[in-house]
Amino acid sequence: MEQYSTSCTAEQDIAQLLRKQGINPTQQRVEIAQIMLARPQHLSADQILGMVNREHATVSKATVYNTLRLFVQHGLVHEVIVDPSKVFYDSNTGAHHHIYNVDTGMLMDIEADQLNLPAMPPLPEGTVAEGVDVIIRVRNSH
Amino acid sequence: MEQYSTSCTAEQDIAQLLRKQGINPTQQRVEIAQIMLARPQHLSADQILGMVNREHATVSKATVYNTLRLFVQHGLVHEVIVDPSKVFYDSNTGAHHHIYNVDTGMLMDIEADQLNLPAMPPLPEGTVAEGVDVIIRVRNSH
DNA sequence: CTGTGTGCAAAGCTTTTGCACTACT
DNA sequence: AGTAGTGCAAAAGCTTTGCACACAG
Repeated sequence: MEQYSTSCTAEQDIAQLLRKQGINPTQQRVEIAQIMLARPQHLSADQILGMVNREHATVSKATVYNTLRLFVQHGLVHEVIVDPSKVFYDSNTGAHHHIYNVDTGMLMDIEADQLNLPAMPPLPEGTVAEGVDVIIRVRNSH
Repeated sequence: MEQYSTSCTAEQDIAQLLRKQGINPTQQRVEIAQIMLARPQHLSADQILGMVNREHATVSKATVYNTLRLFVQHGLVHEVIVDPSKVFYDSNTGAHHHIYNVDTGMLMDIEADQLNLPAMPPLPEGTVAEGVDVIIRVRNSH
């Protein structure tokens, strides 16, 4: 089954990218990927839902969640866990860390080379490191 | 109004501690604090609810959440946000970081002096740092 | 026709809110 | 009586699950 093409080439590129990751490029997945991967950014599932349905109105909440989980598993995006109430999805998959403004909810990147971490401490027996997250929490100074 | 006393001194000590922090030591708060502050540990609201009600069965879920939020505001415990699905409450309030095993859900401490962080990078205008969280995610090697 | 994969309504969590109640003034 | 503070049932919000449907072999 072929997907609709609205004569825009970007969709083709996205579809190609998904195929390369072993993901079947359905209409819903392409729409979500187009928004998510357009540029490095941090979005919650809710924000993505709103952006997808602003124009096309064809994707349900559950599908947004399931698709984002799929993208995380395939390494297309990263989860950023800074707020107890929601997960952010990050299309910048390079090594970097985060500044989180607890007043505004805004999330910013710090490139890894601006914050050199020392050597890893000894890990528990039988475990291997999967990643290191550094979150600098800031608030507005009045 | 005085709280019940079951002739145990620990309750008195906890009540004293809460008063020192400006928290009215009601029965529910003392019971939660007794479990939470018994030793340095990481517990979810659900685990605390289970432990409180194992013996006394007198505290509701909502009260556990509200009480823990109160304790966080008064600096008695810290929130640890590592898992998208639940918050952990940490009775170790000293400077330290965490190792999180994504397979088992286990959370361990790293003392701050085992992982010296370099100087803080420049923060956005009009913001001040509130804290830095470092989370090393590990998984079982097979 | 059978089996695999997809999308979404409904269910399942954790957490917050609004209100009845209590305890003090 | 009036007022401030407390605990919890019910509501809200985020995320996952189970199932109907679609498509490929």
